[in-house]
Amino acid sequence: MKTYREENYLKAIYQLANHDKSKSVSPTDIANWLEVKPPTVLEKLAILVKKGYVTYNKFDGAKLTQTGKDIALNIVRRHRIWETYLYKELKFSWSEVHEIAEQLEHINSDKLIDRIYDVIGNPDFDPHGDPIPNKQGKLPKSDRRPLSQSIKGCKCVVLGVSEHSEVFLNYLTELKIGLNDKLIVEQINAYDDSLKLSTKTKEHILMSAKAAQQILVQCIKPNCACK
Amino acid sequence: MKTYREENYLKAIYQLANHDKSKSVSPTDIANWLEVKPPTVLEKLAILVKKGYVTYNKFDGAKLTQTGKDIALNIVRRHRIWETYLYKELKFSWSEVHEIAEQLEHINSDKLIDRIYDVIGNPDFDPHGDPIPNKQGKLPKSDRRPLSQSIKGCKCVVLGVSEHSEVFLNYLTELKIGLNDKLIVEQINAYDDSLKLSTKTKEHILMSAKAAQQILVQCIKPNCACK
DNA sequence: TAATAAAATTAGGTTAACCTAACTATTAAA
DNA sequence: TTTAATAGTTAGGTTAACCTAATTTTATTA
Repeated sequence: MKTYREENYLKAIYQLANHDKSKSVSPTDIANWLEVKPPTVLEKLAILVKKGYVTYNKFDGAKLTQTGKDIALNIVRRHRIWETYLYKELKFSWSEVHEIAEQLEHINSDKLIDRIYDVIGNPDFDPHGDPIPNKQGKLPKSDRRPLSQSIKGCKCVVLGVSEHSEVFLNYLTELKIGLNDKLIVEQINAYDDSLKLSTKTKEHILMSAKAAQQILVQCIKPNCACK
Repeated sequence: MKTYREENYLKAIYQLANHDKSKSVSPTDIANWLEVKPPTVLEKLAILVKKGYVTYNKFDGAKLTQTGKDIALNIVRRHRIWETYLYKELKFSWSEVHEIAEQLEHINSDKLIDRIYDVIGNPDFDPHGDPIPNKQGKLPKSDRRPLSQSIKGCKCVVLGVSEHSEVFLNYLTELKIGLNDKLIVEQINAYDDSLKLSTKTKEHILMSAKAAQQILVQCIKPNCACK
């Protein structure tokens, strides 16, 4: 039996593990993410370990087993399908979809997910550019990197964002930077790593390194010097 | 704070009260409806009474206060809007929609409900012919009565059903009786109150009194002799 | 490296939502 | 109208999901 809460714990572990792959997922990380206290997390972790969804020890932190990963990826799948549906079919904005999808992802009906996935045309990516896992939990390939890794002169296309906060998304909307937009890196400030960008519609856009880290792009030229 | 369970208790009381208006809503009724045991219901009733959503005593049973009724009607509204949306937009069958709507009705987003209500064209009735309360909790007027109350020769139109079970809905689908279909009561069997009906597509349909009680109709002739 | 800060853990407590068992009050039937 | 059945109620217990406070580890830093 997968409950709403269990799903959220597994998804949190998945997301935290993916957010920073170098770091292990600690009880405190999970507690902050889910807005509960560490003892609550420890308690739940013990249950998830017993159910075979997670392994845990102080040094490696919490890790999903294959079963746990399958469940987590299914929730991620549902979430991203709903986000896309809300955005494309029901005309919600980029920044509104997340919160509603957060509820809808727990609706238990494979047929409903299949149906709306069909309606949106079985896409590989959601409106934030995040990959939608398939039913087997496989993620579509994509070669994305932060805009902040660009070098001067690089031409690239926006494929997604790694931050989904409303402030950040609204900031991008203001700058008129959206999914699939082409960017040219005019200049990089050596002091604070801020960049100057141009798009079709606008030139000399100034952007902080902080923001550039959250924008995921791909070089357009096949052998671009960007790493 | 209205939780998922609280919403279900209030909805149950509303539905039981409407199902049989002559009878008071007892703890046992609610327990059977929600598939829990009577002591669980008593406990929850005490909380709902304290919150001002319900009144309760042994003789009158559980009754919704105005606040309680408002909440219950809002859930009923969401449920019926989702049913209609699933049926009309996502091509689910008559008999499939209920179970999924049962989950979707608890999604908390007025904007989402408004959006899908718009998409389906702001109808007054759902695909079972049940009235959709408006935002203020007002039900659209309709003059429906069970088919079983018809007299011989009556011409009427199907406006809904009062039973929503899958067996019953599939039975109607088999008989090719659907919403807005016209029926003529050919004959009524005096012994067991079963009736013989005809529709556009079929004649001499035999139907038990039990089934006829669950079909809601309206006479077509303005001064029909049916009561 | 000793002191301090931070994280992990344990102990023990609360609340909501369930339950069974036992008892009391009603209602229905013999 | 006594008895039997049913419904309502109380008592007491469980589990999940939270919490705080205290303790033990582990890291950090002076």
